[in-house]
Amino acid sequence: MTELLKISLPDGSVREMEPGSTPGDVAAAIGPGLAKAAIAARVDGELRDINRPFEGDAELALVTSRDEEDALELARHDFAHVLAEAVQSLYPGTQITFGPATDDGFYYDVKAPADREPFSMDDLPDIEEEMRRIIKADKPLRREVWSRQQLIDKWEAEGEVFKAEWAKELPENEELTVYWSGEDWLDMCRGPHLASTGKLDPQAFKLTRVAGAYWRGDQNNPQLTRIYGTGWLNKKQLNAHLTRLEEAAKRDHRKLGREMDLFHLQEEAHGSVFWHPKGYRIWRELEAYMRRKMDKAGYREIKTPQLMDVRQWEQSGHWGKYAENMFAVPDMVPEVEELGDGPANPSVAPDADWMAIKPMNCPAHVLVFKQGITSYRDLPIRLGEMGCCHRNEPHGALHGLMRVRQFTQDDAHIFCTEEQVVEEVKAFIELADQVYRDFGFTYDVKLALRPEKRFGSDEDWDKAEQELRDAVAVSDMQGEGDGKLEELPGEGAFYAPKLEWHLTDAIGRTWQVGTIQGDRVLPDRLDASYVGEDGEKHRPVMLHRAIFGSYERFIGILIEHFAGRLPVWLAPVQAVVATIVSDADDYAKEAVARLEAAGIRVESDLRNEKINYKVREHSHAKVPHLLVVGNREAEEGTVAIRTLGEKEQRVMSLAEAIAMLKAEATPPDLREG
RNA sequence: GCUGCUGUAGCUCAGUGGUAGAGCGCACCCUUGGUAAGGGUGAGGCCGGGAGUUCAAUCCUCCCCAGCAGCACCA
Repeated sequence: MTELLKISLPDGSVREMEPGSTPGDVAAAIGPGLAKAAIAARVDGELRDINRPFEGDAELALVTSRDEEDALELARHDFAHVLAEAVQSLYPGTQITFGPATDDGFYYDVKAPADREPFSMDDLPDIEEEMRRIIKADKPLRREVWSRQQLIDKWEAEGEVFKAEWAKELPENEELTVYWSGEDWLDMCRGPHLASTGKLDPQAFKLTRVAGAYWRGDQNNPQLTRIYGTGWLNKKQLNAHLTRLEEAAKRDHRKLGREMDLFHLQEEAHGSVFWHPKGYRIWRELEAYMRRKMDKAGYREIKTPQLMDVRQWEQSGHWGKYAENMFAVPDMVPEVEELGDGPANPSVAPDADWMAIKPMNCPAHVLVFKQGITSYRDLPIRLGEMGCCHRNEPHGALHGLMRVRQFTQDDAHIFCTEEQVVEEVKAFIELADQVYRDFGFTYDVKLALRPEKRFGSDEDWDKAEQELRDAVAVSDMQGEGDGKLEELPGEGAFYAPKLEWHLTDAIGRTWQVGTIQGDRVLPDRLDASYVGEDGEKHRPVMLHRAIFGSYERFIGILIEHFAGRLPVWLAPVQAVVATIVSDADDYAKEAVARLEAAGIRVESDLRNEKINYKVREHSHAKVPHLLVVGNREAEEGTVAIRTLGEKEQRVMSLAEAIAMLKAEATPPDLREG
């Protein structure tokens, strides 16, 4: 008699099962309810098909739709397969490639048959319908182990050149699997999958868009059509997600920037921002805030040149590694052909010297550090700059305020000794924590580790990475997310590992903003040194750091985070005094004068319009407080305050209103207590 | 940079092989009205830029530019 398998369950109990039995059998043995609810299994921690037989004794945890993360992952993966099957069923000759799950759904990269245009949005409804048909048919998804040669033969026979290429590169010794959908379609896949297509909710997905994507993510390869979908466990979840997308569109900083008259962009300066008075007001408030923070933290602010001779950039290494993203200008007045009003035709002498506009501030800061002789007693030296940089970004990457060609960083470089690194990083982590909390963000910190292409010895990298880990361990952070330090292998800069701050905004999106990087390369290349206690020259470590990242991007994030309803201290216009009748004009003017005297950014609205109209307009403009005055208020010396987002008005004396606004308009770092 | 789509009034968008329309906004007039659109009149456009086809191009074709979505990139 064969030996029974010992299957241990999460509650500690052990069940004996026949060899060849599956997690599904265990579920059935426990009860019919569970048998119905179980959609997959974790066997010794690995997510597996519910119907895949055990290979020996095992620890089993059954997965139901309550294990949302696993369930979503499975469902999305299945949706991707159903999508591929649907496309091939509708359009024979379509090649399929890859189709993974994403954060909110799934996609599949396909190549349309040669005699057909690439797929477009217009094809999506048909594909969706076919997917629903496949789901309704409840086709079993069956795992089968194939040899590599079997796979290659199949794909080659079917003209699936991408799949065949991939199969050829699969490792010889690994168990290769395919999944059948019913008896008529299969895809190469590691799995796991749900037991059948019918486990999916046909109302819980939606194909959202098509886009170009390169085969294996390399732009030298053929371009495929990527069909995106969003997929969920049920219709309710799908609808909630679609609502969230609508909410994100409403908050789009490009739309709000125009509506609130904050800034504009135009093609003559694409990728650079025209800040309007109201938008620049936000900038100035942020800048003043950051200056106070940095002054207090022992930074000294400097200002360095926009243009430097390219030889300087050669020495720093940027001209070699970064030239394609840099703007260069000839160090001469270009000859311009006289063509009247016609197009100018400037030419540059072949022997002209070239200068480059700075794409970053670090080399200039090293040059400041190098002036004179620095003693170890002077360290650390923290040099800060609101540094305006230009980078010639790929045009397709430009995006509103989030990705621009001209931007200003809240940049600083800390020059310190090896021994001071952890302490300086710790101080920075705590400074960043205060700042992000002042804006109401939570965040995650991630550690980007050495990339493949890098400068410096492995020893230095070991040290630099460990310093950052140590600093995180000893730092006091309150505004953080789950508190775990996620490490990102290969994501560091070529000269340094970096800590990255990823903010989470009001609707759950994340944005990378702050960073600190421990650099031993640039001080060496630019020969920066200090005199140590021993009288010898030593290399300082250079910490690159920023908290906002760039003003442009940070303002974009703030606009979206607050949906335009900025906190009063940042609001370009903090209050509007609006009259109901012109008899109240004089009182309104007096109120404005007193508010201005108290430092409030206030405007008056004495126009011959109804109060309804004024309320509507200033609400759209996202003015935090509307102070309404009519005859009653003028007589009593009061104002009727309508606060953005509230339905009820509050009547209070003008003096009380001023005190309240003044308190709200105080930046968070200047508040008492 | 790549693929696809788009470019018409300040904004949002209709439209046509015979040089153009709406709503909002703006200006002026009437209205002085108590918390999200009072009424009327009017001004405003090289239909993204260049070339081609045509008797005729905002519309068709090609090239360029910019924007959008995705990809790639992101020190």
